[in-house]
Amino acid sequence: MSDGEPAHMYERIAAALRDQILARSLAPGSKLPTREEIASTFGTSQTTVRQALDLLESEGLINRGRGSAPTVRLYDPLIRRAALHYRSDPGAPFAEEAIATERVPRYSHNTRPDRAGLEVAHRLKIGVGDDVMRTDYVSYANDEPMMLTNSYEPLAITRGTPIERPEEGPLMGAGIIDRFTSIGLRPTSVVERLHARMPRPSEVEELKLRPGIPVVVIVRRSFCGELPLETADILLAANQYKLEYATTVAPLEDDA
Amino acid sequence: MSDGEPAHMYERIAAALRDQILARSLAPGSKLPTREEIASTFGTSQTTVRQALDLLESEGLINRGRGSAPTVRLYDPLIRRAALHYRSDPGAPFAEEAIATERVPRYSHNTRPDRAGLEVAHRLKIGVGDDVMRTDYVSYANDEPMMLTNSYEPLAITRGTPIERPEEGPLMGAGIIDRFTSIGLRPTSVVERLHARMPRPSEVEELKLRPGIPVVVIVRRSFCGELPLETADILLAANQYKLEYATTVAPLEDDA
DNA sequence: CTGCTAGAGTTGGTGTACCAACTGGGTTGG
DNA sequence: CCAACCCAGTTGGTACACCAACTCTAGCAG
Repeated sequence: MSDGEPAHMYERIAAALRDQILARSLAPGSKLPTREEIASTFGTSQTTVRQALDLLESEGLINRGRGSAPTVRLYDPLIRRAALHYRSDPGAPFAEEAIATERVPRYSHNTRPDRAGLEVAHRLKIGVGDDVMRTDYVSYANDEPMMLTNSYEPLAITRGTPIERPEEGPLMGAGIIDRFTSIGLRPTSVVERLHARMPRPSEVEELKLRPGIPVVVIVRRSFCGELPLETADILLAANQYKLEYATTVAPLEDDA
Repeated sequence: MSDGEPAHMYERIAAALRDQILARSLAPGSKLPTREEIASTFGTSQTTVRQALDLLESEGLINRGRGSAPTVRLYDPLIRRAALHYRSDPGAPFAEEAIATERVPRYSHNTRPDRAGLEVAHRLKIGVGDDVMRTDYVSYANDEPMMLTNSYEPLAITRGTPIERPEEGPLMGAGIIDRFTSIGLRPTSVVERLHARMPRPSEVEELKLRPGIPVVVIVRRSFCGELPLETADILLAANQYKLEYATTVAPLEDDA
């Protein structure tokens, strides 16, 4: 009864089109009818049709572009397995994921010394302004940007070691686990805290996001015991990823 | 240079307002200027202002309602810690989370026998149409719905046991770990696969979502070894949650 | 003082209109 | 045969307008 018939025309138009899309009677990639066609079908003005299309776009169901009819968006996300991730680096597991769905992986990076801001300092338990090594990654699949990663490592720990620059030296691209293990600080835990929201315009540009696509923001912190080894901000397009986390349950003890 | 000045007026208006919101010069909860005021400020029509407000709403930055000026939305998410979750039930850890931010937790449930659909059967490695016990939860904080959970347990495992109905008996509300442990099938792992997207209208209604709020969809599967014990679909409003997952890194072995 | 009412003010839904930007396909020219 | 070009068709941005629904406040009645 609740959605028997939406009160507003634009919602009814959107509902009709959405039903066809979800039922696949409008196939992914296929074109929607013309603005004028839809308007005459429902006996409304093109303004109302536009509002309906705005809604569908905001739900991430269609692609729009000037000059050609809206098309049904396709959805084929990668799966990011956190467990795999923390055996090797931000590049290699990404490659593994991409290959699994027949996409060509690639990533670029940019490493430079930096000073810790408020947020980073807090996460790494260091002082504001302390030296950190910052590495920015952009991961691509089929040359489309998929994921942005900004990683910070305290130079107080890595300075002078072979892993001072994450993407150089013998362990280049080897991942935080192996890298820190090599200097005697094997990480013991990685904590990821994530949420989703709609992107800012700058993020839309960087990830080439289409309208209606949320982003997932991950804040990662890696520890050796209580000592923070690394932290990162990871931003990914929600329509291109599923995230998998496995929790191992502790064996039975004598805990109430 | 990329966003020095957006080409379109409505983007510039949105950017100006967004800056004020993010910089907190427009405080959360405060009112935005009138449609007419904004229009005259920027020298445009109210149509364009409306489009700018549509954009801000789609980013989840403002609340709108007929008859009163749009207001700046506040953001104060709960933190859902997966690790804590899998020591007790879908109710108790939720309570823990809610209390941490001074909200009053509550949840309702509805248990009934059901038959496995295609998706659920696949996840539980049982046949389509096999008997399952289905429990739907709605979790509230301050009487606002926050999370929807649909849980399925194969009756082939639980039938006739004290835990056949999750929310009844001595272990009512005790959580899947303790419950299955009590019948000799202590879960060994819980796998959560999640993604974010914009909600469907029915979900908007159930979670009383405001426009511009993505939802996070979690597919959970609990195992004892290779045996699936339970699966659930969890739906939560992205603006009300941060999700935390901790990965414990295996101690050093002789693995390349 | 409280409660109700009426009215002003504001927003949301819809219609109409115009133009620039862009797509796609057919046509022309090399 | 291929490339450049042009044109019809379509969408996106913007302006103006009208009305219903709603909020809020001031004023009135009790």
